[in-house]
Amino acid sequence: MSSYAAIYAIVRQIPYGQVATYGQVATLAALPGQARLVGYALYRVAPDSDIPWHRVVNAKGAVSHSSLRQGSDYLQQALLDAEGIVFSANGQLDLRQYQWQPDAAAMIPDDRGYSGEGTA
DNA sequence: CCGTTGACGGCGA
DNA sequence: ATCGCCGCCAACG
Repeated sequence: MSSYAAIYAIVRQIPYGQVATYGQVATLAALPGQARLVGYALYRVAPDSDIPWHRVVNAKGAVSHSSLRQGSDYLQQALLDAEGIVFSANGQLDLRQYQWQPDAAAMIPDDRGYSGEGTA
């Protein structure tokens, strides 16, 4: 079982309308601290893959753009927007609101109390 | 086989 | 709070 297989398995589990950070995926894939590998793995993912690669964003809650991808960041953001995820003016999204929370159902349904744009 | 790069993340200044 | 550097592992040349 390659490390990448574990990464893909995790990404495939990200539910519609939610996102996960590279570090989060790495941790869930039993690869704590290997966020870079997650990004590298997703880079190798084929467009026709069933892996929702667009649901993975960086720790800042923004879509990482690369010269290599050249605009795929725009596509990613569009796909997320199509899932109901709204981006801020600076191109970031609220991780507090959209970040995937595995086992959230098993956790105590604590109120998110989110009201307002926070800081700017 | 060795050196460099890279869809990131955390810490220091 | 923002900018910059180092470190993790795998793939490419």
